[in-house]
Amino acid sequence: MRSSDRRQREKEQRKTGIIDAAERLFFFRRYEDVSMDDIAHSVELNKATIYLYFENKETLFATIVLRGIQILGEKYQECMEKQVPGIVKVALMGQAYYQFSEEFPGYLRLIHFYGSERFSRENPYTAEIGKGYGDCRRILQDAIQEGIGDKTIQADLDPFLTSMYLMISFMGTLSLENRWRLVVEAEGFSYGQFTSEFFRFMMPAISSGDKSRTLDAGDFAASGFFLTEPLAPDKRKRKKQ
Amino acid sequence: MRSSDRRQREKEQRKTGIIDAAERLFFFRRYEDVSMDDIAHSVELNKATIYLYFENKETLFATIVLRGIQILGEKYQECMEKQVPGIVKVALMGQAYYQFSEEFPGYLRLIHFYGSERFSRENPYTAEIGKGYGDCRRILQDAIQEGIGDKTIQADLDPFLTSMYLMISFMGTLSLENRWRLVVEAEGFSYGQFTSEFFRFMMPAISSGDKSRTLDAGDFAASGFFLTEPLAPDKRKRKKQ
DNA sequence: GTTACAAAATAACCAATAGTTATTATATAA
DNA sequence: TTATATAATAACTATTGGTTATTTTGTAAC
Repeated sequence: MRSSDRRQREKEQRKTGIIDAAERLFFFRRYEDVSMDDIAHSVELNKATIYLYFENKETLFATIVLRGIQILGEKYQECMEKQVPGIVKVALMGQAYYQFSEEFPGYLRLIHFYGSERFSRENPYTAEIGKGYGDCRRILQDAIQEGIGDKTIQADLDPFLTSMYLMISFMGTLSLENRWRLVVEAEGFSYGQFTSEFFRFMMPAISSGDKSRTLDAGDFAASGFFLTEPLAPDKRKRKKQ
Repeated sequence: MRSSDRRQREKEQRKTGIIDAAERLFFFRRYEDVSMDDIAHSVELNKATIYLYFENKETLFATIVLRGIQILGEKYQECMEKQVPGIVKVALMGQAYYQFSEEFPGYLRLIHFYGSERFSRENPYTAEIGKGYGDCRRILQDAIQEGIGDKTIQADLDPFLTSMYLMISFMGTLSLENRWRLVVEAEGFSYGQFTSEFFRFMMPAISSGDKSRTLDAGDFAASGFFLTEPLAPDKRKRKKQ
């Protein structure tokens, strides 16, 4: 029964092919502007064939979103494994989100859109995606806990709540909604500056006051954190008159 | 030509009637689950009649979103007019967002959904909604500027960036996405606690270190800020084991 | 090679719904 | 009472997510 093995493999490949094609389309067009027929045409299959592999359009879309979430989760895991103080891990995770948004803007867009009420919560993939996001948050929470342990993070912060606030703020700041992006750029800031300064802004909220444990930019940079150059007064708001 | 005046008024009333009916439906069902026929049936008009008053479904929806934004803008304006230090105004604005989410959960949901990529940016209402949101942010920026002036807010913060970060964080924290709400409640926190603690968390990021200007909970409470009770250790994470 | 059968793929179809058009009803002014 | 402009509608179109009845293809047994 070797051939049935191969058949199984081929089936998997076909499924992957469909996801790949759909992904290419969703990355460049809005969800509602990509029809199942478009996708079918793109993989050179009949629309009905796609329905042999995916329950519906939402499920297919969710599968793509899950790909993105998994990549993000791996990035978080990598940050956690570094041998650095807790607060630096937190900073690295924020930076990981930023890097993810630069490397995979398509996935980020899709992830955020999937968070909108457009998608039903019954979809079995929704739970899995939620779990994926939850894992990321959990890793962040562990980093915070570690920071409290090594005294680089305020002891009176609740690790769960703090991880939620940071996660939500990361998401909001990096949601590629052009709405905000345009506002930021209209004020003369680059999006990179915007996110960099965000970390600087948040730091006092989490950093412990413990002077002996206070880290300077150099400590962060040595750990691979590159978003630390402070905004020179002449670099900000150049466009404002 | 008195009668043409009345006709005009009647036309306006009919338009309002359509918006009201649509609003009632959108408040309780997802955008995609409300059809133009549903709305038409609800106002007891033919679907085609609605198209005499609104270009399309998006425009009708955007009109409702605009109503919500305008209410939010008024709340912000009221905060700005209070005779309190800058940092208190900022706190009050955060609280205003929270109150808005409690008083008008429907509008909040619609506003956030309108922010998703589902809606085209060409819609003329989109610009107006963006302007409405921008006005709120601008008011917040003014409050920050004032706080820097009266030394209750750190002098080295950029008012524009800070207003963006706060605005985005408010939005994220209060986006009624059940996704987060459920996580928060699963951890044993109420949504009220969750938002309250958020203000406490953010305060160190903006408050100046100036001891003579540091305000305590009482100062805030006297200004109408009610989300200040610190979380008692026994009140948090009751559900955890 | 031929046949039997299961799996994969498809063409043709259905239902819902945003949006349009051709037609009818209604209110007002002369 | 009639002409006319405006408001409203019934009937229609086009798109698209999803389904069904049918055909094609690959594999195993003879």
